[in-house]
Amino acid sequence: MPRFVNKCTRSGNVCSVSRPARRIPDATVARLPLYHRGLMELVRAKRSTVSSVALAELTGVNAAKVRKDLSYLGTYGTRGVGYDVENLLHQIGRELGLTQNWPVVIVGIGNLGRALATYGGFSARGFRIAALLDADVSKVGTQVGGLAIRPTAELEQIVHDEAVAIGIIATPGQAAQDVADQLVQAGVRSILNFSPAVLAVPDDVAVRRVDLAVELQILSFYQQHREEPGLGAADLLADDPLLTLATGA
Amino acid sequence: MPRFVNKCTRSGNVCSVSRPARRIPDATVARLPLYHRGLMELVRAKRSTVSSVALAELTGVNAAKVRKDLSYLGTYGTRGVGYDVENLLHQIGRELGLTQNWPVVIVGIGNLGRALATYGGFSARGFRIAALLDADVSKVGTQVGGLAIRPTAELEQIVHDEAVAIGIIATPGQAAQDVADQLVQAGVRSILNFSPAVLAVPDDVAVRRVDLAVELQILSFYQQHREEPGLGAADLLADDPLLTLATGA
DNA sequence: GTTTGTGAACCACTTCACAGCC
DNA sequence: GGCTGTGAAGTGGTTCACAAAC
Repeated sequence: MPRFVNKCTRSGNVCSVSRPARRIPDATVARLPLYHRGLMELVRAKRSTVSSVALAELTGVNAAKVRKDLSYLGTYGTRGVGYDVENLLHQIGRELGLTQNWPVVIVGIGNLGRALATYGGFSARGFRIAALLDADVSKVGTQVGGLAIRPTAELEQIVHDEAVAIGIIATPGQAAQDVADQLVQAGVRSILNFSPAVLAVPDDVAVRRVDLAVELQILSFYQQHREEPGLGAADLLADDPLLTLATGA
Repeated sequence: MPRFVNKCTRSGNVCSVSRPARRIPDATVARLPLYHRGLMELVRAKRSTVSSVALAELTGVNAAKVRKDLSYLGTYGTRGVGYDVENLLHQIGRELGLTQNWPVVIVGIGNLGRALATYGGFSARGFRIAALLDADVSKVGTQVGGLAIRPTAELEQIVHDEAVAIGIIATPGQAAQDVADQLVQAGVRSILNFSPAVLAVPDDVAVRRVDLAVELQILSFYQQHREEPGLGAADLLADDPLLTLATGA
């Protein structure tokens, strides 16, 4: 029995009720985006309800985990029926803060920065690219994905004017710490770091690191250990969400 | 007292001795690439030994964890002194299978695929891009990073000829499952998936998923929950490696 | 004195299994 | 009969703290 009852009976409509009592475990937080995406697919497919088993299949998470995860958000399911797709999508989106359409800046417009700038997925999933920045003056002014590249010197101004909360670092490793310092200085407290550098930041700044080579190396380990000692440690990876770009608690 | 003693006294030289007894925990495996990179930096800086505390600082992992992780590989440290940088680098590289210089293929040469193809980090860290593939015939033949794009139809042939073990999927979501099926069919058993799709594969195939939007959404959660309820759950993210491009266990 | 390697204690997450509700 | 929500049990990972080795 949850401390805050927030039952939602009228399906097809979205109810916003009281906040959950318990702290949401980090592991659950890391899976919420997965459920969010699965639910978006279900909405597109015009499904109105979904069971924990179905959502589990869709997301590659097991059903007990799905139920426990969702129970941290509140009591949004109906026994014998399942979860209302639209309402659950809304609740997860709210919990993740996606209603805010966070403005983000991308610093470092090399090949990766360019790919991120033109990646359609961000706008569709709660984020707006507020600016592209690069230290290379010869790049400044160039248009990428409808935005002109601006000099890194304008960072503080942009963060202030656009209320930027999240910074993406896509520079080479050597430049990354500098950029991080500037972001922190400007007031940004959430950083997604695609450089291989390990950043030093104050305690109240959250950093997630995504290292492409690291991901390959982890796969390499399991590949290697499948070939040699006989015992195939294969599906060990199957249900880790993270894997993901890299960081965490 | 480790079951297999493999002490290495001559520093400056690399000893390859018996394999470790215990199974290496997944969480440790995910951190080995971090140590590997840190050690490469130390080699470049001409440091010959390193303590667990120093390696911890360099990688953002805590020192007790570093020691426990390394102890799974064998007994490579010297009490009162630390670890021999070169030997430890070699041992971790061997454990990760980086001595093999795995050939990888990249399927889907859009902006992200292009960025991956030209990313210098792979070659430096144990991987060789064997081929770039795309289903779009108008792209076929184009040079990217010194390689010509080839049609997806040649996948099986390439995997066979080049002994490709790892496939990278950088296509849009709808195409991903198809590509995965083809990779599996061709014999690839390790897949790095950058599309937002959740792939269905046989049990003996390892998949890691890196979803850019998911990373941002996780940051968004903590940003959001820092702003509203007073209590700042800030540094929760600081020491998870993964976070990594996205997924994992 | 320094630093590793590791049992033991602790904590977080996962899985089970079932009561409660539709 | 079906499916959620959740205590309880189980598992795996982290941290502590110290004996052993240099």
